[in-house]
Amino acid sequence: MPTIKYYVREGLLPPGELTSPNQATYGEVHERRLRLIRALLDVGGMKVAEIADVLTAIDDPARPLHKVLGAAADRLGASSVEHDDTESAAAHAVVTDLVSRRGWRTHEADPAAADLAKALAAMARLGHGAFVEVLDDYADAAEQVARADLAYVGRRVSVEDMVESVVIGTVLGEAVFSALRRLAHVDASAQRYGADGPPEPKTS
Amino acid sequence: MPTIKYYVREGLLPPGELTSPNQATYGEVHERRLRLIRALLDVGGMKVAEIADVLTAIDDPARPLHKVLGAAADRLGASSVEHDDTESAAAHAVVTDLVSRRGWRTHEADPAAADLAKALAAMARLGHGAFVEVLDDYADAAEQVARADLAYVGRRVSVEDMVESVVIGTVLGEAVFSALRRLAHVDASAQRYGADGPPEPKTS
DNA sequence: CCCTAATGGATAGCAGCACTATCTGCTATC
DNA sequence: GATAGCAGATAGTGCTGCTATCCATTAGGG
Repeated sequence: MPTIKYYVREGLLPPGELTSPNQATYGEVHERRLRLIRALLDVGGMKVAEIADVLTAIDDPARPLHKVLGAAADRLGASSVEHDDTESAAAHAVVTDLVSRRGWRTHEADPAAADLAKALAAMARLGHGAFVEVLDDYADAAEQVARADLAYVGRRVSVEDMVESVVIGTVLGEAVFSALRRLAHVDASAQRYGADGPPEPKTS
Repeated sequence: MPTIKYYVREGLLPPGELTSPNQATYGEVHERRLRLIRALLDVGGMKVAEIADVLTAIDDPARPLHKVLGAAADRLGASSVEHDDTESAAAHAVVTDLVSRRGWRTHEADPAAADLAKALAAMARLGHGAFVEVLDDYADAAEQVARADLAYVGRRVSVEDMVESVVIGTVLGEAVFSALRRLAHVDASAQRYGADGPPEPKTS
């Protein structure tokens, strides 16, 4: 229970209604909020400060969606360690090329583009510059996921829950996809090279 | 430079060849290793202990691939906070159903399956149990990504670099896909609801 | 040949994060 | 009216990724 106090202190959770100076009542909203916080924290891997940003953004009815997501997406990269070398430049070029080739209507300053460039630059530095050859397959899959996500939100969710749902879908959806990818990876690998030994999880 | 000493201490980086008791020489291998560490750390978001596991696994030539990846994939979930409630049970059922429906040859104890179940359970607890309706779209995309990844590794990489390449592909590929997904999301959203305001990044 | 500056190795310290424990004052309630 | 409990505030904990300091040794320039 002290954890809840902590969340209230950090602004993640509104304080309970005070019936008396020392008696607060928590209700439905708090419970739901708490579940959301735990999910974003445990499954989504966000940090509390980011969650605080996202939640205040969700609560602000006039907040445009992309700003909420901007607050949510900072959990990746954002180290702001700009390498500014050959690989980074090349990666940025690849990204802008990809965006224009796909006709993606995205704000050119989107942090996601910077994250993408950073990841590609890192691969290039590791001798995997040729990874860009599969970028379009990745992009196809990403589009498919984005479409699925949007369709789900569009048909399942009322307008007032929209923002929260998109946040949930984006953050938890990433965890879902990540797990699926690993499963598919195992299967594809088994398909190509035949199964290897038994599980025997011994990872320290 | 003290960071390198730290990595050596943690077993991420082999100590340099000692030419004299106080003079060590670092070479090509160390540089490459260091780049790999930085990539896994900064872009992949792994922690140093996990990276240590993965690197020792990579260095062990007799290590089956899936164990290396097991060491790598623990970065997600793994909180071991088993909820053991209705949602968890339902989520597990959904996962085993999905796996069998897809015919995925995966070890049933694969931690990825547990992560997936955890994520789905979290969504269910947030009132988004209907998210499973789009699971197959997600799975399609995941299969596509896995195929692309495997094809890349299969045609680009020599056998001795295979394990390392798969790790890089899995970890950094996740960052790549995540960024692509966010970009695609913005585009799909613009397509569906028309563009909203200008970027103006003001995220705290 | 000697003196300085640098290096490797070991130990200790620091900053950020997610909590957790304690302490104080008050109040519901038995 | 005594006790148990809660709200709120402050301080402390454990972990993680580094960083700083210390020491003995040694490269290497004058």
